[in-house]
Amino acid sequence: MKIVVVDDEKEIADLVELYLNNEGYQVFKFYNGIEAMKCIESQSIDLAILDIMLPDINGLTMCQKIREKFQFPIIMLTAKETEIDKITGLTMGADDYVTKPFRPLELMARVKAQLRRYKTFTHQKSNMITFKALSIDKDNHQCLLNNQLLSLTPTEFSILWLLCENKGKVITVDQMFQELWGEKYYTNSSSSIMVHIRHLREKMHDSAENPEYIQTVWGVGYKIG
Amino acid sequence: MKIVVVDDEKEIADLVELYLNNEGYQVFKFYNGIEAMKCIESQSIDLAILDIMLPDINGLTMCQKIREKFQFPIIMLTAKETEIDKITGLTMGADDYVTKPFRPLELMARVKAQLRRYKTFTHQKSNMITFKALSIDKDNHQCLLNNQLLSLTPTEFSILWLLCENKGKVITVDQMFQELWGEKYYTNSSSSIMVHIRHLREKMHDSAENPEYIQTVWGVGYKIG
DNA sequence: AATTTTTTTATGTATTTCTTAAGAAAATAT
DNA sequence: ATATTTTCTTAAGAAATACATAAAAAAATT
Repeated sequence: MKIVVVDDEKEIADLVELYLNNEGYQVFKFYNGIEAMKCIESQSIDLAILDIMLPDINGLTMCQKIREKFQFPIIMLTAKETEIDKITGLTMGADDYVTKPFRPLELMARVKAQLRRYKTFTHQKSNMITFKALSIDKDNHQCLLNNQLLSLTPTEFSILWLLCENKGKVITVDQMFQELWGEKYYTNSSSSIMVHIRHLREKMHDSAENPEYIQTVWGVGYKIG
Repeated sequence: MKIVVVDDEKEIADLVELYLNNEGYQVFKFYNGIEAMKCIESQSIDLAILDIMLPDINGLTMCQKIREKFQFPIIMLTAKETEIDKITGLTMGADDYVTKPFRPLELMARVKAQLRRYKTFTHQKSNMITFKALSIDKDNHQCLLNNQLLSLTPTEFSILWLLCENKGKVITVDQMFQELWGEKYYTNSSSSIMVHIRHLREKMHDSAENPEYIQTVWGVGYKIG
């Protein structure tokens, strides 16, 4: 995650950089606006923290300029704390507005909240999904239930992932075939899926009549959540 | 835009409602969490403003529960203003955290900022229809009446959806066959549909003589609304 | 070759859908 | 207004369909 920090007060910029680095973010730090804009144009930035009072350009103008081209979240970090300042800031395209003096950890929480939302929508789909006591990690192909490892076969894992990815929505058997086998193997009978579902429920100690996780939607398909 | 407001302090909830209405939003106001959750489940909400200290459930728990199923922005509005409170709030899935006492216009600006971001990323194809106390969601194949789950068979669901989709218009029996079975099974007698209608009315506690929902248009078909 | 995974097949059960038929309500005809 | 026809409502049972489960066969991995 690449984050741009712009503040003419060196100490503030440095402090923010320190905290962001601690969280594992890649920080691009600037004490003026022009340089920062160049960076934003060239790098693919994920978030910006802007001061309003900059030596060269106004932070709000900068905010507007960014919005003409980019959609990543912008947090205004500034000493201007009157209500009207906040309102104009937020109206100009900023996503959050934090006033100085500020609590670094709160700022970090706000950064994370903004990035989380940004990620969930930019279809940089998360590779981790949790629901109740279930958590699935697609990267290392792991599935935990009540913090205990569930050993799933590839197909079982894929089905569970598909269901969780579409939390709440019903997935038909046809959709499962499309997603898991492609259109090629369209001959397969639906009973195959049913068996996989049964195995999943078995391993998850879930029942068909009173399901905690995978519930059947009669005549339609299966859903979770 | 539908916004849920939950606060056990009546004055605050009313104040927020007033401002939101001024901005043209449709407000669902609650003084406790349970009722609010029911509303969130049945309506397709676009944003929620939550207090933390609620009489029945904790606002943070509520936040988590919402996040299990929904992605709309959540703003915490609360008197708990220590840094750790803000951080946990934002970590739990909230998108913004405003402390009391608050400036109403600033809150409005934050609401707008959140909705702006939400809208730019979500391509809302609403698969949800509401009519009176009835709400049908095609995605999760759920139908709620007075916030209570109606368990419908696939055909019943399809018929009800078809009627709601064409709210106000009469649907003939032939049209129903076309939509539900395709032209193939055109031999079926219309009595089949009539029976489904009866079952629907039964489950919806609706009567034929004085219908609240599905009304018969003599010699033509059925309609809703 | 042995093991694991996936699919098929078969069976019992539950649910849904359709048919049938009788009675009520509405429209039309007498 | 009364009788007749048409259409709708209601009920109950038969037929069809979908699901859960189990066990065995086929395929893929190891």
